[in-house]
Amino acid sequence: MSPAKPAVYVVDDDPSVRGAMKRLLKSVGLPVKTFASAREFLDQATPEWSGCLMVDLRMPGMGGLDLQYQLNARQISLPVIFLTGYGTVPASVRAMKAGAVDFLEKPVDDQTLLDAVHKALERDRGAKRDQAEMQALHQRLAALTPREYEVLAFIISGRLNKQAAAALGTTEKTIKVHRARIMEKLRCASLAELVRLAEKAGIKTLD
Amino acid sequence: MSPAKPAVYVVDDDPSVRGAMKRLLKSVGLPVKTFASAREFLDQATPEWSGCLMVDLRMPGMGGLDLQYQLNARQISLPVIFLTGYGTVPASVRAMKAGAVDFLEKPVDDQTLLDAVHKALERDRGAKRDQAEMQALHQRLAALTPREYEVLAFIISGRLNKQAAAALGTTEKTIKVHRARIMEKLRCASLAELVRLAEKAGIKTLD
DNA sequence: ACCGACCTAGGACTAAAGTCCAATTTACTT
DNA sequence: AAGTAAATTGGACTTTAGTCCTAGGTCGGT
Repeated sequence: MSPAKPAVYVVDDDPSVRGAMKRLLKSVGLPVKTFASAREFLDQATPEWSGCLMVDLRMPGMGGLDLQYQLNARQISLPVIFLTGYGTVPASVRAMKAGAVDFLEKPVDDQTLLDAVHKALERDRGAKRDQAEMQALHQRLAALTPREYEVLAFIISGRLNKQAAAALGTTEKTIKVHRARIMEKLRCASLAELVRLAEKAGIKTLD
Repeated sequence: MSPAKPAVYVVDDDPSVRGAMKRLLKSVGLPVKTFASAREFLDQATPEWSGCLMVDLRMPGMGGLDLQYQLNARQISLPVIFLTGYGTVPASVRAMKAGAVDFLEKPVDDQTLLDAVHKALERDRGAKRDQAEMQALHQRLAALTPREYEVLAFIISGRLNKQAAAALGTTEKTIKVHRARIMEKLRCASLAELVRLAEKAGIKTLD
């Protein structure tokens, strides 16, 4: 369940680059894993991996931009840092538009690279935290019965119990029961909390 | 009060580029204003301007990136499209990191440029809409007295009137009065609405 | 000194929501 | 067929919140 320990995943077809990267990153205490191709990385990566990705733009077979695209398609959300010897403006623009953390040209200054890595790791921590929060939230919401979910929509829309009852063709008494169960299942101590929880989960209000 | 009509602001030191841009943009019905330098643009621009900015990266005096920086400092939030004849990867990365919509190299394809402009205008519409919403919201909040603002914090934290009363050293009765005034001033028909409004305004809950 | 805001507060209710209790009807699973 | 989760409802209250109306005290500005 808990994501793997954060690491820097280096994807480069040049063995000497992989070696140099590994040495540099390890020297500052960062776990590193290297891959000789995008294919090799994709075959092993899972959505549980955390950390960041450092990838060469131009490689035989699948290039860095294609890899970035494939990651999105597979729900693998690792911040990407591009590294390249022959970068072009259009390529860097495409990469940045696609959400890359940085786009560096070889030879790259050690400090510049480490700064980018730390920024990427920080971004991933934030993303993973948000992700975990959302998952916990939806897990709680999954405990609601269909009817309770309907009632929830009325509550967070500011409707009175009697209004919800009329709209759902039942009585105020029943709504109160559902309401109490909702508060209990979602562990909300107040309506204010409930509204914020629903807001975070993106539950739509009525009308 | 209402922002000026959206236009495309072209900043380029080359008169022929300004002319060409003006012709192209006008041909698709877009209002255009041209400037020969970043300085000239900054001297005239106000936060009310809406639309987008198309700026040459390299110009005598202040360059495009500096202009982008100055805009932020002056609360002028126009989406920026960079145009350049001699773009470098680091420059494009810096521009994109700073939030540029696109970074295009001359000679640029008409359609590519128009696509970027439309995207920028769309982004600006969204930003201006959000901005207006936030302003209206803070305007309403400004109607609250200091005491009402304190009470509001308790309400959106899910506290009972009696709890707020105890904490503020007053009576439940008084809290009810404040509460009613808050709902009226903020034009909220329900607690759910109030919580969402406060959330949007970024009002902190207690503890 | 007077005005207008702001904060205060009591009386007297009405209405809405929450809390115990217990109970019935379905729909679906084992 | 028995068991279970879900949805339903009633009774009997207690708590909270909201609604009128009225009204005292404080303060800063004219």
